[in-house]
Amino acid sequence: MLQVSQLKETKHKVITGLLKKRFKNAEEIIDKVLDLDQTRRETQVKLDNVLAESNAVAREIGQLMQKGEKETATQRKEISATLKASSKSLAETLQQYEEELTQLLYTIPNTAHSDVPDGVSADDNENIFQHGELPVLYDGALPHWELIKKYDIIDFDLGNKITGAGFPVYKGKGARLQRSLINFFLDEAVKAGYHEVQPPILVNQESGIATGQLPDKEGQMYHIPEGNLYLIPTAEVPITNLYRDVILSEDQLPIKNVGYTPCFRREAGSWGAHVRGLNRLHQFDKVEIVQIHHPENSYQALEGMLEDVKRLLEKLELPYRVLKLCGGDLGFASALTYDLEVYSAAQEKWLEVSSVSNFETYQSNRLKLRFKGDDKKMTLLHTLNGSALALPRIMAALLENNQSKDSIRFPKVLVPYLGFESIG
RNA sequence: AGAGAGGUGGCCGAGUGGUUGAAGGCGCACGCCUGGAAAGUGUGUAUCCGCCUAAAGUGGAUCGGGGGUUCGAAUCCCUUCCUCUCUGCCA
Repeated sequence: MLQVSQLKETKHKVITGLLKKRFKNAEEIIDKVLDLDQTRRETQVKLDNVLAESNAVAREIGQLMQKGEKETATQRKEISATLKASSKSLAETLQQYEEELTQLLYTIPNTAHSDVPDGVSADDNENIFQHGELPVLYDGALPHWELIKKYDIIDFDLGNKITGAGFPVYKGKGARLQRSLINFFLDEAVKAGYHEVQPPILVNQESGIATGQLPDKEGQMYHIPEGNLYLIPTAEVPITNLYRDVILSEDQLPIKNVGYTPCFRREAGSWGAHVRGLNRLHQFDKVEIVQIHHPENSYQALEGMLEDVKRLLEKLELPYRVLKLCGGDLGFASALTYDLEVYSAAQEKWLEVSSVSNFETYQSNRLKLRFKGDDKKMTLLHTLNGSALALPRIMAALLENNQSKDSIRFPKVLVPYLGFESIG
């Protein structure tokens, strides 16, 4: 969430950024926050004064008791009782203000960076880069959901039987392809200087709150009542939460982590004809990169992450484009996001396979992720993350783009991982 | 899952109701000592919310989390989470 100090000191900049994000009533809500904060502080001062007096009396009583002046002590106790009643009520009021303030701050998204293009929807995203020729397929080329049946490599019916819709079973060379992609992505990330981690795929509520999935997006996660845990929608959640309540020293920066996990998304209400096959699943695999940076370096790092992801797509020989998301399409917690889309030739569609974002201090404020600089001051760090990459749509594009009438060939880089060059 | 023990500062570790935000040690920073270093020695060394602000200073909170008893709680009670040991179970 945003910091109150941020709202106070750079109010107009924040409002501009929020309006770009199509956040309504930005000024009104910020004023409300500032009012509430003012009231909160005044209450805090009153409470502190009462507590200070109360502490003084208690100390005095202690001394009197030791001297054996019990009667005076008893008199003092009466004062103390009054102070206590007063402090109790003030403490309750203060807590109410604090909760109200937090709730209000939860409703405010991150502000858009000044480079974010203006716009309302996905149609307004700025296409900033495109690479690779769009493949021309032979007549009668199949979409991936037909190819997987034809070669019997992914089975939706079986997944449907044992679990439900959106939980495919990968079989034979399909399973091997999945495993190969995971290993390829991890190896590439490690080569690029990332530190590999394998986090849990169930997280507690605190973690969900810290990275911003809770409370806003509760409905998108699977929840397990035993232990009150959530299945992660992305490895971003556990990997970023590794740094919850952490104070780093400057020489530990930057942090660059990579991890593979399955991801689980309920995707309530988003099912229909346009999400056939691998386009949208309840469970899918993803390799995620997470970086933590000094505020001054985070945008340079974002560009670096974008290059890391582009390199993967180029090695996979997939045509892709890079979009800079417009304000209206930007995620809740993000200040600037690049989406990478691959071209899926049989569907004749661009499919989002990665989203690379800078969250600035929006997450670190909830995480309490800070560093102590040379000036000994605590400063919030910037968190960034990106998919590198999400598997199902990559698979869809690989299958569709590389098909011929009786086989599917795979890019060179994958062959050592696959142990074969083609299917069929 | 059952029984027991325990959760104190960056770390170790004292502390069972009254200037204890917390002894002592280690570590770390700076200074002294030294030709230089080690040893020795001195000083400092948490976070959050406030007040005042140029700085200094200062009030409050925090001994896993939450609640309670009390004039006063790290210390007593309740509750919850976590860790360890034994038993059980299992990959």
